[in-house]
This record gives sequence, structure tokens and C-alpha cells, in this order.
Amino acid sequence: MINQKLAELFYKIADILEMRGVEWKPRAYRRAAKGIETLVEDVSDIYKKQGVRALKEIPGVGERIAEKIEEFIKTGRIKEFERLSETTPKHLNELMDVPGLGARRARILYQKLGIRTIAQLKKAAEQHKICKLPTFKEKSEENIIEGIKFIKSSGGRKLLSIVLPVALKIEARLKKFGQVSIAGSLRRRKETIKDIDILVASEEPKYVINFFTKMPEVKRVLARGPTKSTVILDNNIQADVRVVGKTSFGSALLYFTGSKEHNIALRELAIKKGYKLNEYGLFKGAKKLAGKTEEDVYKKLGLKYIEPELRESLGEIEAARRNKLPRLVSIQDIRGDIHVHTKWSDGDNSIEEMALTAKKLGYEYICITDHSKTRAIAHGLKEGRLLKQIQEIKKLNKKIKGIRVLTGSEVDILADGSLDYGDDILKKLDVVIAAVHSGFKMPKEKMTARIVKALENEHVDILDHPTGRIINTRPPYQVDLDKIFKRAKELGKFIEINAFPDRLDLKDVDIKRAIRVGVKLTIGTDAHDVNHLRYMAFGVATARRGWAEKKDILNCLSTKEFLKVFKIK
DNA sequence: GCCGTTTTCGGCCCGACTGTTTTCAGTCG
Repeated sequence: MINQKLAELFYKIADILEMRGVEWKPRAYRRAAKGIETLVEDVSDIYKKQGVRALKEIPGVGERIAEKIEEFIKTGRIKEFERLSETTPKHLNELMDVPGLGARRARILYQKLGIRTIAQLKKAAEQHKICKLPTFKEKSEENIIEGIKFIKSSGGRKLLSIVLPVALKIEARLKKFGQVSIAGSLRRRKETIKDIDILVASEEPKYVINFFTKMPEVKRVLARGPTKSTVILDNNIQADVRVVGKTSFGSALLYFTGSKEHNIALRELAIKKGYKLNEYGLFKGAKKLAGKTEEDVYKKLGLKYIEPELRESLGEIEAARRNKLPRLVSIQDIRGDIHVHTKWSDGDNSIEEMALTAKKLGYEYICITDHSKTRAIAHGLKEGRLLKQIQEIKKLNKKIKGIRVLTGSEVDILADGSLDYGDDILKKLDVVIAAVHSGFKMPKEKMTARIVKALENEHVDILDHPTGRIINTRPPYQVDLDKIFKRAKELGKFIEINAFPDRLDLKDVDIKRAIRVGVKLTIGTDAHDVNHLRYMAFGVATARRGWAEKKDILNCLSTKEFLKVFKIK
């Protein structure tokens, strides 16, 4: 599958062209990249079967880009890209991370002062070299220095789980002004969030803006207009509020939720129909056709309602047009959590405490999956203790009512693909989750073979966190997911979406691929504490972003059905 | 560089806010 690699190249070309001040081409390259990303089929297969002509059928791909795709398939490179990157310093777009600096002014900084990095930028601003440049003044230097401080302290994008509670608190407070909704990537439940966006419907925007900019946690006001304001909160999260009239709430929510690409696609669709779409509504001439609710706007555009998690311009608009949208899984569909740790290994709570909390959450079953013996650092269970735990769970099931506790293990996949317990032990467990916790630096083929070998063990049921990534901390290890999905399907094995907020592994786009292959998935919280059981919501959100339906997720099954699938008595 | 049931040339989403600016470009979402 070369689609992703190719899309990345085109995105990079777009960035470079943008830095150079080239007009329109960046947009064309990005559209082509998006078109390629959205494809189900491998680009090289399309080319093999029907040649360049078929490539041009891909949305956003024309004559010139089709040639570049052909070149990449034949030679593994795109000369144009190499030419561009040779003559453009790398990392120049890091300047564009500074709030207030876009492509145009970043280019001026480079051309006039040779600034390429944030460090050089900071020095130049402090030495007052920048205010002499065109389009810059003293105020710009202040803003640049402030902006760099912000980047350093905020560390870029934050985890969904960190930002969401902050946003919910603000949302609740703004309710007294009228209809309120969290919008932006937060509403789409992206795994990381750059800023909080909140929309308010009110005919008195000045009161809202006044209240918002004076909230106790506001550290700095970046912008404050009559209907829109941007602030930095004391935890260095940026928050934007926008106020619109009640009759525009839907169209404004649509606009403010994004994604940007989704909005552009909708607006283009509107234009094709002879309409105009903006945050105030959908218009035909001066006549407003829709705007009060999102549903109204979609309907008038000839589309079914699209859930926020799907709004990434990855095929959802076409699916909405053809009434082929998935019926997304929801948190209410989840009947049990099947990845839970306890005090027996590195968790904080007893088996009983975890079970009772799960019961309170409305679950019918829970599976205890402590670490295996090699995870000594996590107090992994030696065989004797695991057998003892199995007995303990048997006793507990007689004692507590209303929830079934299953036995299991999160067993290490060792470097050679063998498992951390022998078959004699594994066969005693209800559910066996296998996972890689060491030897991350293996080459791709070796890692893939290692995981496949583990899946081929007859006692293994589920593969957990298939890429091993920790968001913002550790990159994924090299692994051929397509191969893993294919083998898992053949063997009737499952893949877990780990719901822990810094893992979310599988991630959204990989979930979509897995479902396409036909692998069944599970969602497990990897809870190490009773409070972590609530992380299920993040796992479900990620599954939804991956177009998952109830039927794709195994722990949507009732206890009876679940036990049958796992052949548990 | 792409695209066309108004177009094969001349467009390319759209509006708010800031400050580079005294009428508009740049940036952002």
C-alpha cells in the first residue's frame, strides 16, 4: 500500500510551494493527497490495471500529478519533490508554528534575514532586527516572542483527555447565555487537540465575550472582537469563543466544528447547487434556506446527517449523499470491558473494586488481564499467582451478583514471537490478550512475523495496541498492519482498540482499514485504576472516527453471545 | 495544478480580527 507514502509526499510538496509563495498549486497538491488517502484501492494496483488514465480518475489528480504518481511507482521517487527540497531549507515550516506567522511572512523572514529555526527567530526578535522588515513592526516582535513562549510551554497538541474536561467546564458556565456547544477538533474527538472552540447562540454577544474574556482562568486575551474572542488559559490551552444569532446556530456549529476540509467540500457542494454556505446559513441569493440546525443544512445539500467524528473529508460526504454512512457504535452499546488490571500486577485496585465499578457503569462482564511474568517491572504474575488469581475470580463470581468476572491475561509477546506463558497455563484462561512490550526497535518484517506467530498460537484471542505508540512520547514500532489484519481475519482473531488516552491504538484511520479487511475489534480501557474504566469513552470515540459500527466491536455482545464466541463455559 | 449540466480559461470557501494598515493584506479557523 503506497497511498499513504504518496499522499505524504504531495503534502510536503504543497508545504514547500506554499513557503515559496506559489499560489494555488499547494491547494491542488493537497487535494490530490487527500484524494489518494481516501482511496480504498492501492494506487499501484489501479496503475497496474488501467494505467495513467485511471489515475486521473482519482479526485484531485490531473495530468501532471498522474505523471508524478507513475514516476513514483516506477522509480520510487518524485524528482520534482527532490528538486524542491534541495533548494528549500528543511524545517522552514517550523516558523509557521508560531501563532501569527503564516507562509508569506515566514518567507520574508528567511529571505531577508536567513531565519530558518525558532531559535534564530527568537534571537532576531530580541535584537530588534525584525521590525525593520516589510509587514513587521515593534508589535510583531513582541507577538513573536510571546508566541514562541506559548509554543514552548504548551508543547503543541494536547491529549483529548486533558482538554475535554476543561472545555466541558467552560461550556457549562456559558449555558446561561443560551444554546452552547463545544466545536472544533474536540467535538470531532481527535486524539490530540490544539485549542478549545466553543460556540454560543445569543443575541447579546457583548455579554458573552465580556464574560468569556474575564473568566478567572484566562491568562491572556489574544483577540477580542464583537462576536469572537481568543484567549490563553492558565494551563496554556488556547480557547476560542464565537457568538452567533439563534437562527444561525446550526450553520455556525457546522462551520466551527470543521474539519476545514469538510467545510470546504460542503461549501463547494453548495456552490454547485447554486447556493452559498457560510456560518450564518445556507443561502440561495438573499434567501436563507437553512441554518438553525446542522441537520437542516445537510438536508438541503442533499446529504444525510454526518456525525462530527466523521467530518474529515475522507469519503463521508459521498457516503452521506448515497445514504451509505455507517451507524456508528456508541458508548451505550458497550456491554463489558475486557482489558483491566488490578493490584495483582501494576493496578491500584482489587479485582472486586474493579468489578463493582464496572457494574456501576452498566457493564455485564469484565475481564481481568494482569501482566504476565516477564513484565517484572509491572509485577507480572508468575504461573503460580495467575492460577491463584483464577481461583480467586471463581470465588468472587459466587459472591457478587450482576456482573460476570472473566479470567485473562495481557501476556507478553516475546522477541521470537513465543508467549510468556506455556499453553498449559494459557488454556486455563477465558481471554488471552497478547501484546508487545519490549524489543520495539526490530525491523518491520521481523516485528510483523513476531506478532503473526503470536496470533497463530491457538490460545491467543486478541492482539492489543498493535503499533505500541504512546501519543506525544513514543513513535509506533515498525509493523505491517495490513498483513496482521489479514492474518487475524483468517485465524478468526481480534484486534483491540486500546482506549487509554495516550495510546488509542489502533488509531482512527487504521481502524477503518481493519474494518475494510473484515477483522473484528474489541475496545479495552487498559484500566489500572477504577477511574480509568471511564476511558472507554475515548476508545469508542476513536472507533467512531474509524467508521466502526456496533457489529464491528466484540464487546458490544451480550454476556451470553460473548461467552459463546470465546467458548467460555 | 485542477476543473467544468453556466466555462477548456479563469476561477479556486468564506468571514472575523489584527495591525503589517488610513483602505487592505495577512492570518486563522
